[in-house]
Amino acid sequence: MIGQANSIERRSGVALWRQIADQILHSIAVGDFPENAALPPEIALAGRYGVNRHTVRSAIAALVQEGVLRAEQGRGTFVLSRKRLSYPIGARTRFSEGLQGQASERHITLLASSIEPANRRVAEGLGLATGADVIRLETRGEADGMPVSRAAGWFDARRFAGIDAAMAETGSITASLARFGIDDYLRQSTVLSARHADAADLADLELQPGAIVLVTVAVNVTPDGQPIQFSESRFPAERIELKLSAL
Amino acid sequence: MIGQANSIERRSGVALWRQIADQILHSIAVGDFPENAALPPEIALAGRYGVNRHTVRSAIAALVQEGVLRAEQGRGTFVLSRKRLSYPIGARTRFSEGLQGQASERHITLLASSIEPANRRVAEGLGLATGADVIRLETRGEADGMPVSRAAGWFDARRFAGIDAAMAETGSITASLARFGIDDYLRQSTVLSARHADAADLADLELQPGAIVLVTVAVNVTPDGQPIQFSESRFPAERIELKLSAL
DNA sequence: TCATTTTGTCTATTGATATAGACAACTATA
DNA sequence: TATAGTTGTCTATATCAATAGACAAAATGA
Repeated sequence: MIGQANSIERRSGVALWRQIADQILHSIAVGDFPENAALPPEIALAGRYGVNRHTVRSAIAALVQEGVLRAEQGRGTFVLSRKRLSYPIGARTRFSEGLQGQASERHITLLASSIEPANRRVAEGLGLATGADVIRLETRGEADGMPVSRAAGWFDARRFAGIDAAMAETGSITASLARFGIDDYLRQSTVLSARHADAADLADLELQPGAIVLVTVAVNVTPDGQPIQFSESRFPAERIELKLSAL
Repeated sequence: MIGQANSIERRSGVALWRQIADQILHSIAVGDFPENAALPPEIALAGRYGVNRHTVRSAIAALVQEGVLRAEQGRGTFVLSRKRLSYPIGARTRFSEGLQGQASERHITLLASSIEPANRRVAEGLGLATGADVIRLETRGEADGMPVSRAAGWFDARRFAGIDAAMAETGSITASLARFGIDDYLRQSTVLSARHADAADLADLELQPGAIVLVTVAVNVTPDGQPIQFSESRFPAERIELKLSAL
């Protein structure tokens, strides 16, 4: 939306075809290449980016592989539709409710759970002593079969013993907390950043190398301000945008 | 903080040295490589990442160039301190106030301004008809001489005629709006995403290719709910994290 | 001082990237 | 049915990225 940026950096450590693929993705996101329409011909793109046609072809091949484009010999290359879901973050941030209306099917899978000593960051978030036992739940959120989040949540092991089993059974943080008498909880703080997906993200979220994840670090508290959950969540930026609401 | 991820993707279009540089940056951010301490020796890093020592050296050379590391022959390679600033986003989001206490000097530079017809997105945000004249201000925020944001702000051209001159003079959105009788304004909505910096971002924010930017799209309104500003801001993820507060 | 550890520089080789040109295969349309 | 426009495939060449090995230069500690 700001300045258009059809320039390419050579010997930057990022191959030209990868940079061009990213630019095409950006152009699609911004609406310069509308969905379901044909891309400019390869020759034209090569001219626009100042590279050889074969280099453009490499970029297109990667995006075809990623499911963003479809190439048809003799006809052209077309933009497939890929809407980003909008995930609301506010005082009452709940996974399933948040995506209601945007995806017909949505659920959380418990990937792993463990008991571990709290590191400094987790301990501060939960108001515990560093080294105190905490339960860690690793979860993945999916919407219509597509992974849209990967989260680690930490809970005081003394107060929430067995929350891992509850989570496995109910598939819901909210329902699991209810078993411990938590009928309501609020989001106290959220810190947001972004970075490249690491190898674990790539695998769990089914992303391609170079993908970007949004990272939120949050603390949930009871209505009277007692911290109950510290969490770090990652959202693939190509599938999710975060909509901040009253919190 | 979740799974550690010291694996590297070959023929991904991103050179191994660039991937390793990014991993080192990540390790520094996460605290695995503490500030002001020595990195593991090149040989050890090569072993950890499963590459040749020379490839690690390329990564280190890039980070030395970026000012993240300092290599000293015979002694080792050291992590320079580079803290990420925390930019608060809430009901009253103001650039200069937000970074108070984190940077001694901070200001906004007006890069460009123009009058243009509102596209659909801007018009919807401001509650105007598509094609209505709007003033666009392109600004860059700096803290202690380091670029930390790049933003485009749109204003109704009829109501805020001359805001570009006010902005150039005062260097503050808040002060400029005050000249039009706006003593207070609130943030109505914020939508957040992340992507790779494009060439314009790289230039204006002094980033290296492959850098990530956080993108916020926001609407500011008067206390009685009248939209006055539509904006799109980008923050380099390596320098800024967004701290969401009550809004 | 001397051995060890670490970064710096050099040569050589292999594989991935990028350019260049030519032509085949397919589609749409005049 | 031609013709023009588009994607697909092939060969060839040059440059960048990555590996491999050897040794120099500087700092550290016994």
